[in-house]
Amino acid sequence: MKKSEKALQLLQALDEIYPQAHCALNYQNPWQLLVATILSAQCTDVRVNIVTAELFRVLPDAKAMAEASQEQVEELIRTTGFFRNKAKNLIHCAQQVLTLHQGEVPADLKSLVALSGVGRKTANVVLGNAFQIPGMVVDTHVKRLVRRFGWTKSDNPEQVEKELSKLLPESTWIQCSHTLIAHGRACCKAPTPICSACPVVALCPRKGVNKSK
DNA sequence: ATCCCGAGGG
DNA sequence: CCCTCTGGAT
Repeated sequence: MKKSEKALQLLQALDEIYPQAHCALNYQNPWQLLVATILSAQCTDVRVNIVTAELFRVLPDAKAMAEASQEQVEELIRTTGFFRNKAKNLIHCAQQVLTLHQGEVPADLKSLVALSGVGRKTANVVLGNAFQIPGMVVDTHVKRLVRRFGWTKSDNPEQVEKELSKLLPESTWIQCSHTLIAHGRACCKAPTPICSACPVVALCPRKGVNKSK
């Protein structure tokens, strides 16, 4: 069987085990998803949703965010961590969306990555979930799992994204990230995967490398 | 202690 | 390539 066929077989098995995998961030429009995704760095989605409930009430759109003070935004997002950097990026990002894109979040990778605080991971989350434009989201979970699966040997997120995009059909990209992340959280953890309870151990090249429980 | 759906700067 | 930024959860 070809490498891409094997990968697809494993992915389809995971899709059946995690059919409910989806973007767990709360948002009502592309701008709010962009904000929530920026806040999600090194923070759980549950915590982001707690913070954005109040944040979106006080500062509902890019215009309000662009006019807010650094101190106000810091206070609203403090518990998500990295709050100084995130506040600075959010305000600058909002100003860029207003001046460069007439207040609308752009729907292409190049424009998104040019925004303050937005890297390829965040850009692909917004493209896939707000605009239904396929993009491979390579975060820490996705990178760890696909390396364990032997789908790539690269440690560079952008290189991993490139190789995955070649290996998997475009139609799988959006859901695939959610599925891999769900499995990464539930089972294929860093640094010790729970191989004895893994539903796809038979399809994994490591075949249960972690023998402890 | 270690991890959480990273990005920017040196 | 490395470092820094940060609080919360377990």
